[in-house]
Amino acid sequence: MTSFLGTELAQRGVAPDCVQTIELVRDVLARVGDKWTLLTITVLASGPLRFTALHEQVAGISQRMLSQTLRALTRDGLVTRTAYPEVPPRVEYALTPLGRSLSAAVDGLVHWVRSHQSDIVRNRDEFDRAPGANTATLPRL
Amino acid sequence: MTSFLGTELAQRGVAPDCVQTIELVRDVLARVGDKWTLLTITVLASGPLRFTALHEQVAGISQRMLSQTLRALTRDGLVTRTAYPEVPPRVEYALTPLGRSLSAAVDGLVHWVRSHQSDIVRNRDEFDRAPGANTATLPRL
DNA sequence: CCGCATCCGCCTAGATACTG
DNA sequence: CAGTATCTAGGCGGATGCGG
Repeated sequence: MTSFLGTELAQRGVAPDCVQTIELVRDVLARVGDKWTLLTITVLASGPLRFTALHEQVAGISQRMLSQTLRALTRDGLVTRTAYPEVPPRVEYALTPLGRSLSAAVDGLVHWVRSHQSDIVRNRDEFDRAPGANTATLPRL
Repeated sequence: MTSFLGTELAQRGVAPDCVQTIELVRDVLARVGDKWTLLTITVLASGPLRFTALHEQVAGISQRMLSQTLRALTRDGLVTRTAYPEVPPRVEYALTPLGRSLSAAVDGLVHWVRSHQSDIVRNRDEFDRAPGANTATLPRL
């Protein structure tokens, strides 16, 4: 048990393995949901790519963030990093089977969003048009 | 089209509605994946709760973050906020039908994590035990 | 030349303290 | 009880350096 959340849940009598699952779920969702991971996985879903190609395809990403994202994904075993000792150097990134299965799972959410995007957009419009409309104090994403 | 990403994708000839979907998907995933949203939705899935009850059940969350998270979810039409003009004030939060359907979609990812958590943990251990092990430069989550 | 790691600076997320 | 104002640590982008 590592986190405050974990101890809290444990004190409330939640089963340990369930607690572990909840932590890991949040952890993995945080990874998937962060600013660049989803796009990177999506781009890699169409095939292996080298660093520079990814840097172009993921559009607004900085080299630093691409590097970090790829290392995190590699650490989780979702992506493989293959360096070819050539001149000039070439490094290829590809989804592992695990990465592809995650990509498939994410597709579920993607489809949910596709199905309900109009609802969400409408709800946001409606909310923002309301009297108070505290959009200023909303999280930035 | 609002974002840099959007214009980039558009310049690369990606269909506009597809671009919009990609943006919104990332947007919603960022919301679901952020530090507190998933837990909040999960807790609310078992029934309506008032602010303080949520503050206790979500464990480590601060009032400010709970406030922001709930407002964002309300804006997206995933949660309803009902204020009863009493003394002392009482505010109840509940999942909307849309929120419940999202909750169901998220369950897909949760199940993926459950199925593969051992793989991920093992991969991380293995990675961290490797020679270089640049865990220092990983994103914090 | 390509793939990074490092340093620097802004700016936002998040914890702490306060108000209607 | 249900939030908002204040402060700080750290995420993130840009520039630079360097090994291969």
